Amino acid sequence: MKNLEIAEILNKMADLMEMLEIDWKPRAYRKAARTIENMSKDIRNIYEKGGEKALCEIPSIGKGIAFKIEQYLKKGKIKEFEQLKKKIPQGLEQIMNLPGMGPKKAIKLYKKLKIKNLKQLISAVKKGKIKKLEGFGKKSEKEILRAIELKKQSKGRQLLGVMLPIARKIKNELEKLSYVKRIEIAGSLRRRKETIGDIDLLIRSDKPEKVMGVFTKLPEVKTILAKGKTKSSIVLRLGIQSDLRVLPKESFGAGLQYFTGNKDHNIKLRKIAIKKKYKLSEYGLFKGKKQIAGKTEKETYQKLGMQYIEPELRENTGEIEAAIAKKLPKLIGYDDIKGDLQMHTAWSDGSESIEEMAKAAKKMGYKYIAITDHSKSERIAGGMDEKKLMKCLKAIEKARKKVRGITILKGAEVDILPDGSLDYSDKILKKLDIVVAAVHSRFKMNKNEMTKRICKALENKYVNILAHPTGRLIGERRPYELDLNKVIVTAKKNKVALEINAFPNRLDLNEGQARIAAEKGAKLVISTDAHQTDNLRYMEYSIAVARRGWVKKAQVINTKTLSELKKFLRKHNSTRF
DNA sequence: GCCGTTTTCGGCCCGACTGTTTTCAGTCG
Repeated sequence: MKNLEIAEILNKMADLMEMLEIDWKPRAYRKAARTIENMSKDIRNIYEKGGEKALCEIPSIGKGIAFKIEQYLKKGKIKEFEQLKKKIPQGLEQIMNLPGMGPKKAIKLYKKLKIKNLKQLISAVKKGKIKKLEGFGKKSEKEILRAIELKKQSKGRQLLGVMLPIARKIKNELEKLSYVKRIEIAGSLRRRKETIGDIDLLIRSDKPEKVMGVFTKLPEVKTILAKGKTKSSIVLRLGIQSDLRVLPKESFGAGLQYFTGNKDHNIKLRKIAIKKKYKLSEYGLFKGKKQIAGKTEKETYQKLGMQYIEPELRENTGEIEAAIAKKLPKLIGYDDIKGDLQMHTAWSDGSESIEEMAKAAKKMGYKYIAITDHSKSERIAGGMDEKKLMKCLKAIEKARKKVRGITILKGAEVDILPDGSLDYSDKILKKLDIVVAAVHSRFKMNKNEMTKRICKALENKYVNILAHPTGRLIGERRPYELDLNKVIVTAKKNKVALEINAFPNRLDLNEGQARIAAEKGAKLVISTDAHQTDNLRYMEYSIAVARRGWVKKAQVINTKTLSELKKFLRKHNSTRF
């Protein structure tokens, strides 16, 4: 995927153009960059299939930017970018991107003081040069040093599974205050993006100053970036930024809507408001000076002439158009899951017993689970040979008698070997209620070989689920080369469900891939891959992925009742169940 | 540079906070 690379270049071009005081173009470049960054399709594929014309069909990309993308894909270089770089010293971009700095200030430092990089900036501060500059002052010097320090400590984006618990903890602390009437987590966390940059909180209270006082003095706070009457920003000890906004009752819905985003979704809504001669802000929807909506999100969307849009869909990827046409899907809900179909126990690399897992799952309200420990090739993960597997199946039978009220399916996570055969013979697979197949080795095969390998495995008559279909680990490992479309078609044809794996660093399939799979009519399964009882709670993360992928309940096999599920698992194997 | 039930030209989301000012520019989300 070249998407991220291209988005980064477009953003850098926007930076440079801003410093050159070019109007409007930077905004267009940034918008295009955001679109490309959030796209689930590979931009190179789009170009190879449809050329420049196909690129122009992507919203916010026109002839100008399409031409530059083409240059980059063909030559690995963009002429105008190279020219821009010659006009502005490289280090200036770092200065401009410091918190509190921007294009205007950065270019001023360069023009007046010949400052080209961070090092020169620090030395200029120490020599007291900055405060003499028009528009800067004593505080600016302090701010600059603090910003540089802050940048060093900043952690960047973190996994949803890391950030959501932290946000909930802060929420719980503030919720205890009597004058906090309501508190919601907003921003990308509320949209449940797979990685999160900061924690946005929204509060309804009649005593905003008091709330700000408590918020900026929380024990986790390291730095206060801004503190106002209705809006404050802090940096937590962990290097994570958190913003808090306080709104009155009549504006809470509009504020929640605004603060949830994403940016392009909001901008589009505001434009629609303007067309209807309204004005939309975080304080409400206004007709002249009169507020006509904003107490709740629902009425805000309604007054704009569309269906309510779930937070997970608000990415400007077609949801607004669908909402206007009243064609939004009814998304799978967080309570729709009836069982977890991938988990590990001490029989391979898990840490707890079958019974402990079953009890914990029952407590969560599940009707069934599958125990799916590793097959023999997974030596590192304590994979089981055939003999051990048989013992494990016996142990499952025992556990069934001990833990009533939940059905424990006999399963295994079986390796797909490099040639596409499975790690157990059909004779063994036949003894299982459910077979989860997965690639755990030879990740670097070429696209053709890998696609063939996986499709061959899917054609095995005992395979029910393809686990973590792309093998990516967020921020650690790229997905393996794969023709996912072919895999989706093959899975559908062979009655195999594609997994959305809930492990916080996996989320595999991702939202875009899940959306494509669902569109093509393949079945999905949402599983935690838990290795201990505590991991079972990860389920909500992969439900979020499904929701972000526009997935409906009926498309997910573990929303079914046990008997319906069994029908799906039976496949061509009539002896099962 | 992009886009179009307001337009193929002329717009381009909207408001809070900060610092340096003394009414505002720059930055941020």
